[in-house]
Amino acid sequence: MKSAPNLPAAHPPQRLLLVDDHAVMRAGLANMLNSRPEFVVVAQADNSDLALEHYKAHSPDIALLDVMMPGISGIECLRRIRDHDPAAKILMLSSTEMIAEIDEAIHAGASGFVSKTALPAELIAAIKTVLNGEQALDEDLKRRLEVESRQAHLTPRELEVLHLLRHGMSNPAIGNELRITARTAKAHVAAIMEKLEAQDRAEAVAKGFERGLLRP
Amino acid sequence: MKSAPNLPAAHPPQRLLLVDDHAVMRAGLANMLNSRPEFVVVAQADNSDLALEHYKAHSPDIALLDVMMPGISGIECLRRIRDHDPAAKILMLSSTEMIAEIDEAIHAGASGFVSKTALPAELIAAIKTVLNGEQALDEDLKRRLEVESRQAHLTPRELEVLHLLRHGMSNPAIGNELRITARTAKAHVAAIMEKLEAQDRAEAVAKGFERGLLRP
DNA sequence: CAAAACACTGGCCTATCGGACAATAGTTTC
DNA sequence: GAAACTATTGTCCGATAGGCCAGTGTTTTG
Repeated sequence: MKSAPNLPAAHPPQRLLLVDDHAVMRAGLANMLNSRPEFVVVAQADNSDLALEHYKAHSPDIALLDVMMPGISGIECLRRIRDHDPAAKILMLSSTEMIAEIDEAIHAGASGFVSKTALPAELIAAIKTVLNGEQALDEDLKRRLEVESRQAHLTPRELEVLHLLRHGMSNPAIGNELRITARTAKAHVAAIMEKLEAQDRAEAVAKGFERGLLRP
Repeated sequence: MKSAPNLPAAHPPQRLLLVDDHAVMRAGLANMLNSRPEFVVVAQADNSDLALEHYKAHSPDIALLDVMMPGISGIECLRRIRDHDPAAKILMLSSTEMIAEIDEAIHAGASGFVSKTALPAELIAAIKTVLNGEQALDEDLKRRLEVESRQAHLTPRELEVLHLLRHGMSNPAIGNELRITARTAKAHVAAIMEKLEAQDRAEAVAKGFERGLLRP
């Protein structure tokens, strides 16, 4: 990186990549960040594919990723970027505050998490924290993450079954789909219902949506 | 700092109210709109209660409402504003594009609907359309609304039952709750499943979330 | 005024569900 | 190497679900 030739800038601006499918949000973010001397938005993307391309092309100091995007989700995008550059600094932005998503993002290697309801100043602070090599996580979110982690979490298999429940499949149908007996499918369903504190599969599906395990 | 006092302002700027729980989005919108001489943001709110207060206090020419807000939804806010001022011009903004929401908003008296994925220019155009007294609805959305309206829609009673299904209630339990026989509850559930093309109540609940009839 | 939609109710039948008891084997973790 | 977690399968039973055949009364709508 080259230093600014004439400016008395002790530090060159930090280079950012913005990824969000909402054009207005992107424009607003870019505007806000570019108005500060310590930042410069070098690229923007409205989808995950473009995001990865831009990341490779610009190697930004930090990437701001929206979690919710049509097609390839922000979290999958996060994984790909991290795959390309294990040292990537990635701050996730979210409109919802579903713990399951945050948890997934953190485990996938996100450097931090900021709600879109956060004030601009909070966002700026989070960006600086991540650039500093630390993890940017709201105290409130941290607490909720701990609470959630104490809650029973579904095993991969159970998650798989939950997705089939969502599509109205019976135990025999699930067994057929997963090549296990209906009895085993039943056991998974029972485990799901107990963990999600649901009285039947319908409520289990609802809880799945509430916890962000299932998406509309 | 941008409106020069000595300019020959042929038209006074149109006064806007912004309502969105996402501070960053609000800031971005305000920034973008204020940078144009024809608009001025006179107030902002991050919740529905404050929105109504501000509407009463400022009587803006147009209000931009986010549909998704914690607590009182944007649509309920829309109803209250319209209740206060039947001639109010209200443009709804949405991050999701769930037809059920749009449909509900239009029926509740929204003057238009714009997705947050829309380009700034499209948003500006929509605002001007609404200010012109016309309805701002994307052609694509219009088509999808028609398709959706052809789809069977749930009756109020069925919607009520769907909410009980979500909480894992059995037919007898539903009957008890609604003071009808289990047989009638069953009939409602059957109607729901047929209309939503679901094989069982679990899938009906899932479809409910997909269509925006149920919220996380 | 007729037609359609809505809310409600009945019986009968079979498949499925969910709970109550289980057990076995592989993997990961400590 | 023990302990915990995961995935798997078994049987029995009563309750529930969902499909099928109905019908009645009210309200809305054309």
